[in-house]
Amino acid sequence: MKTLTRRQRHIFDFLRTHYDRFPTPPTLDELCAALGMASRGSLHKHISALIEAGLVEPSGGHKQTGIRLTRHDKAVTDQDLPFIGKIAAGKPIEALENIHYMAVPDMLKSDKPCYVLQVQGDSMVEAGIFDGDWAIIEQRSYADNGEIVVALIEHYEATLKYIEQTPDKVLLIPANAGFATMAYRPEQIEIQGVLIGQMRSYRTLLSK
Amino acid sequence: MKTLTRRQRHIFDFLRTHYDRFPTPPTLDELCAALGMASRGSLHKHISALIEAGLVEPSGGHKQTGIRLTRHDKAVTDQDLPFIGKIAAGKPIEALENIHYMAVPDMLKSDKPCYVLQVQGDSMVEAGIFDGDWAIIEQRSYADNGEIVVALIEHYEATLKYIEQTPDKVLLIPANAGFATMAYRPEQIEIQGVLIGQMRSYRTLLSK
DNA sequence: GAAAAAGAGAACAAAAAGAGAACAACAATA
DNA sequence: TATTGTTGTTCTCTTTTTGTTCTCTTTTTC
Repeated sequence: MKTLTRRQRHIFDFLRTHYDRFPTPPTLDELCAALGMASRGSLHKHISALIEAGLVEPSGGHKQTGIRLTRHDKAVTDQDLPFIGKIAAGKPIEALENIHYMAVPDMLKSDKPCYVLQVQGDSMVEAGIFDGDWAIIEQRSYADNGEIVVALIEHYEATLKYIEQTPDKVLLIPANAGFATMAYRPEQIEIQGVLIGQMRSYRTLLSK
Repeated sequence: MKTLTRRQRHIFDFLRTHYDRFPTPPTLDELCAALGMASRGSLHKHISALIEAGLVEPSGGHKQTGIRLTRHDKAVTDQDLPFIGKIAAGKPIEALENIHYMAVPDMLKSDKPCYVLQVQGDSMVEAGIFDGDWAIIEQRSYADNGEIVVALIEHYEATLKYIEQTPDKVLLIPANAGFATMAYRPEQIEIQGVLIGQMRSYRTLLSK
């Protein structure tokens, strides 16, 4: 693939942030204004390069209006939640380079900020959370005992476990007989969110 | 579905806020005034597009006056899947009076027609499918061995089970040591769909 | 200083949006 | 009953917006 110029890369980044903020794809004129350009034609040259690079949807003739990215990594509605990355016990959360958004039913969300992680590992299988499942997390720094939380241990490794808290210690409890419960002092643990929903695709299970 | 133009989207949003604030649906003239338009005909062109998109109720002839939105429990985008009813082993599928639609991420769907059922019972817990979970079903009359299917037994009771088929018999296999595998003749079993996705809300789990 | 990249501005075609007239179905009214 | 006004619908025509393609100039880069 032909490498992008700096300006093209810049415009692509700009497009991505635009999608996170606005529901409709921008027109060339709007992009010109936003980028401080005076000529639609010049902008279009860059867009053409992005189309050739496969980053922007080609709009066959005048069939569709607005500059839209090829990836579906934009929030189409405010119903969508950001897919942040993967969580595996014992490692930091592996953040994605390109956050994309996925439609999530209302009943799996809350009115607080939420995001989606993909679970790696088997430590919660007995709670019905399998390797490869998606977890919908409500962003929250506290939790009730018995909830399943995203916990950050020693400011480094992240894990998804049941939590039990007492004044002097915090238990992180797996749902798998093969894994051990771990005990920490409260200051070692930082709660990053609470599990409020879970999803699984059986087609991706088969393809593994 | 044809995508809305920006203006159509704007008018739809306007309608929605109007719908929330006023008891009576607006007429074309009222909408014209509110939107600062001078021509009823032009507005009507946009309304027609919204009707075609299924967002606005078609007002058959002149029978009823006012532009009214379709009920909110209809599919707003093509992302949404119909929530049909509940499935519990040993009973027919309990159909809902009012089908409503829910947003489902692309990765949990297929390009074939799909719908959503809510699972009742514990016969599949070892497959990570719990009481109250939602199942995304691809409508299909055949299945591969090892897939989880919605099977109709003797044209009456429906159930969600692993399937194993041989020329002379069909096995429906639960994922719970407390339940027994059941064997049928092929003509007793009708496959209604195949499980391709699963979802769970932990908030509804707690509220039970 | 030459080549590449970026930009300005004009011109064009198609889509989208709008204006306005005409008409039929209906409701209210005299 | 006849009339009048409102409302949804359809139509043609004009204007605006928008993507695209040019040519030419300016800026950046090596």
